[in-house]
Amino acid sequence: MSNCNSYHHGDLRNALIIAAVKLIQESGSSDFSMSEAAKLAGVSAAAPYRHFADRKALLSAVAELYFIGLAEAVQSTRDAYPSGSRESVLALGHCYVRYLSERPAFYNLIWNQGGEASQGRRDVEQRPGFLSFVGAVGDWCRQRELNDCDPLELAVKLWSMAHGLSVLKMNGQLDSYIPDADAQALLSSSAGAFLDGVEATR
Amino acid sequence: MSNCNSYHHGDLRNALIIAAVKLIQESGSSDFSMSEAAKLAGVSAAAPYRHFADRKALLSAVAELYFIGLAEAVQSTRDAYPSGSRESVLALGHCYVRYLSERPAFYNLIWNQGGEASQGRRDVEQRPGFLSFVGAVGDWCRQRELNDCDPLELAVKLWSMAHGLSVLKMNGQLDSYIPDADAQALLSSSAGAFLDGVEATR
DNA sequence: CATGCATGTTAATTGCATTAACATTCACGG
DNA sequence: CCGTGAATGTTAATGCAATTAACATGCATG
Repeated sequence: MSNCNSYHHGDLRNALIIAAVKLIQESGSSDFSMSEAAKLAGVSAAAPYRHFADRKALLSAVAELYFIGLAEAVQSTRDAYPSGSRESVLALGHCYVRYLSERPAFYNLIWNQGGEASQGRRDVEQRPGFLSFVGAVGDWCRQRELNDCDPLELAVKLWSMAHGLSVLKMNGQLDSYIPDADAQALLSSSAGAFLDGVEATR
Repeated sequence: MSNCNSYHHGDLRNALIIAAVKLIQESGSSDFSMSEAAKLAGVSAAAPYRHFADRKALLSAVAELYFIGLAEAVQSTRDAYPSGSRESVLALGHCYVRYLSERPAFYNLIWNQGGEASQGRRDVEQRPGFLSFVGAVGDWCRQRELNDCDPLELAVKLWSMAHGLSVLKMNGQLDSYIPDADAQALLSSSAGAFLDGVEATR
């Protein structure tokens, strides 16, 4: 199949995705050009359009990859902590913050897909990770017999905290108020207090 | 001065900012072109460059405007609630969420300025609003004699919650897990539990 | 071997951003 | 009142990146 030196590339679609990821990692943002990606993959500027309807489609594909990576990171973090423990929940938050901070452009990617048809697809990609998180939160609730609290809602709230901190940190906004702010530490105490509050409402 | 029908515009700089805001409000995103803004302001495509170094500079100017509006909204919200009350703190969060939700492109604007020299300027614009919020949080702490907690840190955490919820809501991500999610309600219970937790640590 | 589909290529086309070179006013000093 | 320079507009490049059109190649299959 993958004839390395021929007219046809063999696996251009994936090569383009990989090129895109590389460009994104290097520049820290998702503003590479289609042409750059094509060049990096060793093809002409028009070739990508045989595999992606437009630039956005390529970005979507990259985003999918990131979502999958996130799901894996979440899963392995979940496996590493005792089910239902507070540590487990907090570690998942940290995992999320770390994942985003290491991929500053990931958030951009998601955002820029916001108002489109990718909506449906995104759900599918992201669910594995998020559902796993909901599961972990559910375990936490169950272990404390908090029967009247909805794990999904709790998970969304915790996710929002982690997300907000990540984004503001990546932006530099956090640091402009708390120099050298430690997003992870903030998340620990933030989510910690939140969980305390939830438990107290028992 | 503002000769309406002459070669010179009179106040192009502001006209461009207003045009940009209009375009942003209409499209819901900050991806208008310099040419569009110029056309809307009734000048040639090159004219804007007499007032803004480049597209980014215009976006910065718009962002400044939004930051000022936010500061005003925060201030008037703060004035409307009893100082130090929990309602006051929550209302400020709601105010933030509402402000962002009504300006979906605002967040983009901020984000896209992230890695630049605008850093310093941004602080100045945003501080009035945020510092006011810190003040409100400080009042809340004081009223409860929580002397060992840092209002600034608390404020950052609450801000992150509001920000995270806003962003995920605007993205449609919240709704993909909780159909028709009510960001304001989520913030109330989220921040509420958090404050409970903080108080409990007394 | 003939042929069609998938996949590449090169050569437009188009839409901006941005700059250069030129034009028009305005404000001000003489 | 006139000359002049600074500020601000204009039109005409330039250059880049997205996307499409028209053409080329090769693989796979009958």
